[in-house]
Amino acid sequence: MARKTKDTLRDSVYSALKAMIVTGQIPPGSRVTESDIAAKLNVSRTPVREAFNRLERDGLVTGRPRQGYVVTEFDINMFREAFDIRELLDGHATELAATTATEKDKARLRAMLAECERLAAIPDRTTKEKFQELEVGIDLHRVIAEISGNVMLHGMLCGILDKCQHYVWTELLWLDEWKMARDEHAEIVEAICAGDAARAGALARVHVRGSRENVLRLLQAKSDYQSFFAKAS
Amino acid sequence: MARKTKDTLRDSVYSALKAMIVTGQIPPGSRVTESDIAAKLNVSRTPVREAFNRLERDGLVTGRPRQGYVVTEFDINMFREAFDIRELLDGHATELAATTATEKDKARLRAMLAECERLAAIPDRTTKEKFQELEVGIDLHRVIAEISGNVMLHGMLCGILDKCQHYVWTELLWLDEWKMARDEHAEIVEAICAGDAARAGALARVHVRGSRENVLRLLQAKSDYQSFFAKAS
DNA sequence: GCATGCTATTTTGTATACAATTTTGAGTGT
DNA sequence: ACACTCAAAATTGTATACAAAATAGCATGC
Repeated sequence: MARKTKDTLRDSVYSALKAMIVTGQIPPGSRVTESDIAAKLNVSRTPVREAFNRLERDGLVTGRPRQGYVVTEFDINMFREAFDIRELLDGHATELAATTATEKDKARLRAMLAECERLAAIPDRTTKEKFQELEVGIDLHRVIAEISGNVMLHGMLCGILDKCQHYVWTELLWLDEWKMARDEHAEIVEAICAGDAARAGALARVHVRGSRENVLRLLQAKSDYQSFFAKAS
Repeated sequence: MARKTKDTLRDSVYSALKAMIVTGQIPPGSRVTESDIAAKLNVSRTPVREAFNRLERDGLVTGRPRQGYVVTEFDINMFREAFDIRELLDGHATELAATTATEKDKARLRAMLAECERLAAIPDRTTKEKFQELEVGIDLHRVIAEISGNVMLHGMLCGILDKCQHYVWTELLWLDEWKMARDEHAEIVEAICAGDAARAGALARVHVRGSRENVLRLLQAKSDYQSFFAKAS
């Protein structure tokens, strides 16, 4: 298998599995067995088990005793919960970031923004490039949380973002609404760079609320769509 | 070993270890080895390892590869972070609870409050009874989070409370400040029962901020105290 | 044809054996 | 007395073997 670090196998397996889940390579609802993963990654079941334990704690997989693990499937309600919390945490983190950001931090944020713009401006961009733009856009929030200086806050926000990232990707990827996110991100970064904590926080909260409405609307539509076919069949 | 449930050993070990850490039976900073715990609980190292993984994810123990695990020691800064987040989450949860609480929920809260009062009113109460009062007082926040209906929020708040509980116990146990908490708890429950979300949320935030100041002040004093002796020796 | 019960397979849970690494301590040399 | 080296002990990391439980499939009986 491809080991990035020289650390423990457990960590490698964890990272590999997490990446596969977050990017949707292993779709939600999939059943994952220890043996399969162990065979695929050429390791024994032991490190795989430990990775599963951590993933379960992260909420990325759900496991019941002696029934194996399933990649967690979010329903609409779980999204409501997640975005509710994200609004609180992201808002607070952005406020903090506006007061603590150094010049280096600000440069980093601006660079990420520029990268988003660059990827968005490519004429006939491929799916891969669209993904990249989304990834940088989501990472922006992670970096803001990091800049906030509250390590625990950063960790919690990353956890939530990990859980939602796959859905944001697959659901929002084809929407023009993402253009709006880009503008909002720019405003947020601007406020942080200006040191305007109140404004930055408010913008962040509005932004999360907007994402929330987009995702919920799409999921609702999808759900209606599916139940329509269920009735028709 | 004493197994509560008929579930997996991993879960039993996890619960047992968590209880020992949260109650301070294993003090922060202690080095814990897999073999010791395995021997003490009469199980093999495997379930112990998995329990450690989960505890590490909870932030209750810290482990570095091939160096074993140590019960996490909070410094003042980590407390600041934890209480910062708790103010947000607890405030929000209390707001939600005020709008969603059923009559049964309200009765439950009132019962917990009454239990606190009862334990506080005992003339020459023992340490055990003081502990019990503290435990019910902290549980009150967990129940409020549960009533909020946001499962994720409840889980996150429980995680934070678990991490802080030991310190609250050992530090605040002998303080009269706890009397204040009892009054504040009563006010919060009152607001929830009245369905006044704004007031309940505001009271909760003030309450958390108060706890924060108490804990920080004590830790600061302790730290000064220790560095005084360090210089003197 | 359908339901029910049993067995066979698959999969997880636990224990143990072995490997690798870190730490500790003794011993020696300066 | 101090520092350095090397070896031995302790501890984690990984693999594998075995046990227990759940699922699935098949056969049998109605």
